[in-house]
Amino acid sequence: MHSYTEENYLKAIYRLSNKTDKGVSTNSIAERMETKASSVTDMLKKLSEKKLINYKKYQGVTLTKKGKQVAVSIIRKHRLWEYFLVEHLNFNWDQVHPVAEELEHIKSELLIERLDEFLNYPKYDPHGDPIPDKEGNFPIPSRIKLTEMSKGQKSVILGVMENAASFLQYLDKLGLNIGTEVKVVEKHNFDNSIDLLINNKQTVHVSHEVARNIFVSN
Amino acid sequence: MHSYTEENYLKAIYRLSNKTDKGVSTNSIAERMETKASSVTDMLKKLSEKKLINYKKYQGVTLTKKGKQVAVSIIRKHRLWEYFLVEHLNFNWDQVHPVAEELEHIKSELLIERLDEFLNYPKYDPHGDPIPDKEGNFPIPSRIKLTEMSKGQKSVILGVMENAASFLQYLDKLGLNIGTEVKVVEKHNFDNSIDLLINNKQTVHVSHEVARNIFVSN
DNA sequence: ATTATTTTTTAGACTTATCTAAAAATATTT
DNA sequence: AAATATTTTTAGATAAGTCTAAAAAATAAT
Ligand SMILES: [Mn+2]
Ligand SMILES: [Mn+2]
Ligand SMILES: [Mn+2]
Ligand SMILES: [Mn+2]
Repeated sequence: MHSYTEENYLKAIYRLSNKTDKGVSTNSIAERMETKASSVTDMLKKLSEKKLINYKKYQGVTLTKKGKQVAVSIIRKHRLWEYFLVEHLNFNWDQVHPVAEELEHIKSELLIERLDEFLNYPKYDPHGDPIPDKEGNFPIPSRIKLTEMSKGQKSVILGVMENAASFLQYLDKLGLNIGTEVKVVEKHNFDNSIDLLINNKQTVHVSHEVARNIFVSN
Repeated sequence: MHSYTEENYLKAIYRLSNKTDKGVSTNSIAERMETKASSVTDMLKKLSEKKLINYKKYQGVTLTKKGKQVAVSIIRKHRLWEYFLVEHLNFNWDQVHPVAEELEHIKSELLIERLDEFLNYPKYDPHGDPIPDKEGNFPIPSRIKLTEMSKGQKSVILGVMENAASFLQYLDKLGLNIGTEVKVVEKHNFDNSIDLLINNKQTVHVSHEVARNIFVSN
């Protein structure tokens, strides 16, 4: 079928194409995959050969229908495994990503179907990202960035944009988790940092960099 | 760390070394790995370089302490995953092996520790093979081959030597599973086949080839 | 419209794991 | 002990994925 490497490229292209309406650039892929542009070009030729992407020299790439299907199925597996690790093996949300990065490549339709059933068809992963169903469909969650909240507004944390362990551990320390109720007490203009009242108890101060990686209810 | 391929070679050598007291031959490894002897030689040099095996040209190989540890840890993972698939994802015992063959290579100490805990530290996998604990220790089950039973003897099926789906499906069809009580009704000398009374109900006829792949209580 | 900069591709090399074919060592037969 | 057969190793090739360095194309700046 497809190699781990091919699958990872497709996933990267999928994620990048959600951030632009043009084709995805070779360099952006290289950056995301932590590899060199020349390696990316080699792989693009191969993926194009396999009809997984639309590729014309110097033009950037888009996923074909087939390519998108593969990408979404990898994301589905990734998120289902993350859910499993947190809900059944007592992993913390900052520990699951690297393991899911491996598990997502296990090739068994039956496995993932049964896992989904075992988990009772969860809709969101531990970071608040939607889990595609068997057909590849998933809701685009209605949510805004914490930075977009206005003073006095109340919301609930729905997810995070950044999955790095250090970031998630920092959120744990601040007491910010999925489901946490937050109210914007103050917005500081000079550095765009925010004072938050969490669960109507403590107040914490979050930097712009932190706030822009947190999704809250709309 | 070690590549999937290296891990598979170590596992193969481990299994083969349990069947001989001499060193394991290049050819036997090639046969088990379904590859060519020349490829095996290449890998032996590499594993030797990494101090995972004791290798001298033309002499056959043995695992070092380190090599044995790796092999047993892979087997531990393989069998824990098989147990998980059967007990929690409703796989049949003939479906688990190829999937476990992939899962066994996932590299996370925490994952396998937590999985073991979640499964409640099972002692045997779905084929009756013992599951090594965290330290690599496991009981050598006291069992004999079905072919070694004498006429009139009663025993319980404890495991199978062959994990091929076709074999296990055939056993299902015959009504032979782990835990099934069997009594030798007749042994036919001319082809070494056996008539078995199972669970004091039906009688089935099993060939020598089938019987020698079934383990029963001693 | 040139020139300069950035992006992308090509050319050639390296690594891992594999193969075929041939050579070397070991084991078996006569 | 010599000849024959088998096993194992070497030599050289190939495919996947990566890299560096250089060339080509596209963008941006003057
Ligand atoms: Mn993740
Ligand atoms: Mn991945
Ligand atoms: Mn197995
Ligand atoms: Mn394996």
